[in-house]
Amino acid sequence: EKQPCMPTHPQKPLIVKTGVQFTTKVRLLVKLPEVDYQLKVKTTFDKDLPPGRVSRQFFILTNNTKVMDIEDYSNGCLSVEFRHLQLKEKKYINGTKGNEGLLSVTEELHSLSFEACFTVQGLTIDLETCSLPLVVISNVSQLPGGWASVMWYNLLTDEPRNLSFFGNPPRATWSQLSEVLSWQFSTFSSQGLNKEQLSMLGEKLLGQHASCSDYQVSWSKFCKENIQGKPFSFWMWLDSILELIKRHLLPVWNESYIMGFVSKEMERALLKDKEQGTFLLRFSESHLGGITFTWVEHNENGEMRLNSVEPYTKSRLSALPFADIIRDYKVISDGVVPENPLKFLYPNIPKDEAFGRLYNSQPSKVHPYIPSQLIPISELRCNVSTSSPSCQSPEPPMTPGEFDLLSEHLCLSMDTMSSPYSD
Amino acid sequence: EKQPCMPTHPQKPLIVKTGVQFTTKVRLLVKLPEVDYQLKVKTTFDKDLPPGRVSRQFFILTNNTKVMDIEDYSNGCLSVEFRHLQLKEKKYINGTKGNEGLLSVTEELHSLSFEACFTVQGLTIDLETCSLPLVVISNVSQLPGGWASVMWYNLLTDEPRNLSFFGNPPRATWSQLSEVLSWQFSTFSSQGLNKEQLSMLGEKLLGQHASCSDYQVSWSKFCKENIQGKPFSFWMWLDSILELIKRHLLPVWNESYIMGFVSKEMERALLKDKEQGTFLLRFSESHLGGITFTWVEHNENGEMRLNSVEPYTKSRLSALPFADIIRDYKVISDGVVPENPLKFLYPNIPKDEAFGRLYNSQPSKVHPYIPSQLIPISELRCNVSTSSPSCQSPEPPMTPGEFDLLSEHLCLSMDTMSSPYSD
DNA sequence: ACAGTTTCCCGTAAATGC
DNA sequence: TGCATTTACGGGAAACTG
Repeated sequence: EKQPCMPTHPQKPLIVKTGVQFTTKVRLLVKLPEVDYQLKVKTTFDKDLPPGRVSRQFFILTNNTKVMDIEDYSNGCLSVEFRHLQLKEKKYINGTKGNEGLLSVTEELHSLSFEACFTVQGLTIDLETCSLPLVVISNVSQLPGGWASVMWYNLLTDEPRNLSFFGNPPRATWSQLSEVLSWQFSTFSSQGLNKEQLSMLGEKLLGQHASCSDYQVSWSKFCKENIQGKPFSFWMWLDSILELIKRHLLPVWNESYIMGFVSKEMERALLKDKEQGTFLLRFSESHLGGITFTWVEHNENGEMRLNSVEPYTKSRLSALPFADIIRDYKVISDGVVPENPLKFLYPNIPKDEAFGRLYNSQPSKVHPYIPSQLIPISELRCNVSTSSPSCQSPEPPMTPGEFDLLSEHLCLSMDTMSSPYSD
Repeated sequence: EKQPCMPTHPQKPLIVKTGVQFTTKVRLLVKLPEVDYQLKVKTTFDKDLPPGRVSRQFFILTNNTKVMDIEDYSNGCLSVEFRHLQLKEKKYINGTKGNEGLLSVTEELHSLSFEACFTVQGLTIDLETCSLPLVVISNVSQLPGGWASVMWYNLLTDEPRNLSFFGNPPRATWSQLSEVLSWQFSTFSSQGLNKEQLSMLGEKLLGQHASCSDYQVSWSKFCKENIQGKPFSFWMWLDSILELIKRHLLPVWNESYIMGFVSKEMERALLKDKEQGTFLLRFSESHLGGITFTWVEHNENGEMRLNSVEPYTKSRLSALPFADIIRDYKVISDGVVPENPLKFLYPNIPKDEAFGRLYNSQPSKVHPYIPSQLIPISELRCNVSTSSPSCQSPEPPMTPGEFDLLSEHLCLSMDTMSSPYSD
């Protein structure tokens, strides 16, 4: 009888941080006979949840009742928007916590309930509805984990309120998962991931199996287990790249100049026969949130060598925008005059033609001073050997197609509430 | 009968930020006949303040009563330490605010009162004391202004609780003020300001009058009026430099390598006859929180020229430590091989001898990658003319001496309370 | 419209809990 | 003890408010 409505902030819905305001809206879908009746809605956090189901309990710190009102726009529906709601944890409810140790906090699902009661012609009617499952976090550092849960839930179930979903989470097919991953990029930029990028991700997550699009990925593999030999999981790695793009690489990413997801083997294959100075941009696989460029060099003997610069992370990118790094990058080799080794963006776009519009830092003109800028420089004292390919990588397939369906599904799930996580 | 005691956090006392915890301690100086009596102390914010005296009213959000206890260390005194106190503003007390417009929030003085009551041999005794005046702020951006008030008050009055002090604040002699300014540096570093540095500050604040050490400085001139032609006051400028030193320049400052406060005229006089490549470090007078170096250059005709680099501010210094900037700085002139023009720290210390120990960034060794670092570079396309001296500056005097007295005075005033403003 | 002031909340660091 | 989680609060920016 009641239904969620449009969000105000479309970023990272269904995640609530304690102590931070959020907004939610409820709409009555049936028209009431008497419109001037004051219909109060009360919202409750984790109503009727058997204790022990969740390890943490929260309550709404702020006003939780409000009168429904006729919606301004639209067809005279009654609706109510709760703003400035805020959650706080109940401490020491009865000695100990339930459910301990089994799930991490970002796997623990909660819900918001809405109740209203009205009387018409002597008949008392109770209305009740509730939100899709919510994740409650206490620090933005938990946002990536929380968002992984929201994605997994909404990708893999249509149940409106299966709060024990992560007690035994289903697997996702690579076909399903790759669409959601691509969607993570398309929500803030002009495009998602292409076939080649997704195939690198599939291979990274699944190895050889990625060639089979209905191979299944477990929740644990996606988000909980660390990548072999690395101190972070697949999703934590990918999310660090999403954040890097949003904050520091958006113009370059939007122009599709960042190949980004390329294995070292593929990189070698692509650059093998290219002209000296051809380079491509890819994300670091060894460190969180890093981007590097790899360029072709030919030495005196005519042998080709690939060089990759130490990845740039947010701290350096906030001192110097990435396009300017590409413009200004220089290598000093044994005291020789420095030279920028980057000439052509793969396959063969002259650097300035590609990045010219994106250069930004111009020397400031503070009169009595000599303008100064930071320049990224590599100094080679002796020869540095670069990576050599060690394992083979097959070409994996990709099955896109259900994008609209998925996107709509996730949009609906966003309707219930919005929280202010600006990308 | 009661007295404040030692602080736990010695930084920026007497300033309380709303919503941020602070600590205060009270000690009973007389020994009570019956020691096992439970003596409760209650602390109240702005007790008995006639409304209208202040434009904002606050209250203590947290527990404000606590039982006195025998002090662990010391002579068996009763004392009590209030921790986790937190202040919140009362909103809309009765329609409008008092006192509006006259004073800025950082000039509005408040106080904490402590009360206890006990009965001995049928005699009821009320004890009461209060803190030195406090400044309440709502954002750290108000900290410099608040600290200016605390300094001015404690420098110029011995009254324990003159809350209308800034209604008509007294002037300070330059002799008094210069000691407090020097003390601002010595609290976090190995030394205060020397005679020459103080004389530049005095001249900046007072012009020619600085030669007379009992010339008086008004509160307004110190902290409220902007410096001629600049969008900030003298204190805001000086505080921005204090913060820059604390965060980014401490090792270099502690070695006394930063002359810092030098007028352009003095700078020219000092460097006039120096060897090519001699340089000194000074703070920007035109921008908040900036440091620059000025070096001697001789052109083909043997004419001397002084060059100053565009000042480095916190954003660039957090990308690259200052010592490394000095080590790596290069000028590229019309495509010629870049050269570091900095050779000798004034008067004649070879650069690496002075700064060698302070260099820190070493190329990282992430194997497959080529290490890269940011290098500060000035590119000269055509000749850039540097500043030319335009006005004369006399040599001002300095009267140090009461440092211990002053320092003790300010220490006492810090005793009442501490708030967590780290450096 | 605007300046002074407060609120909001991310992101890092420290504290806490288990 | 070590890891997971929460708390603390500086700092930039937006929102508020006369």
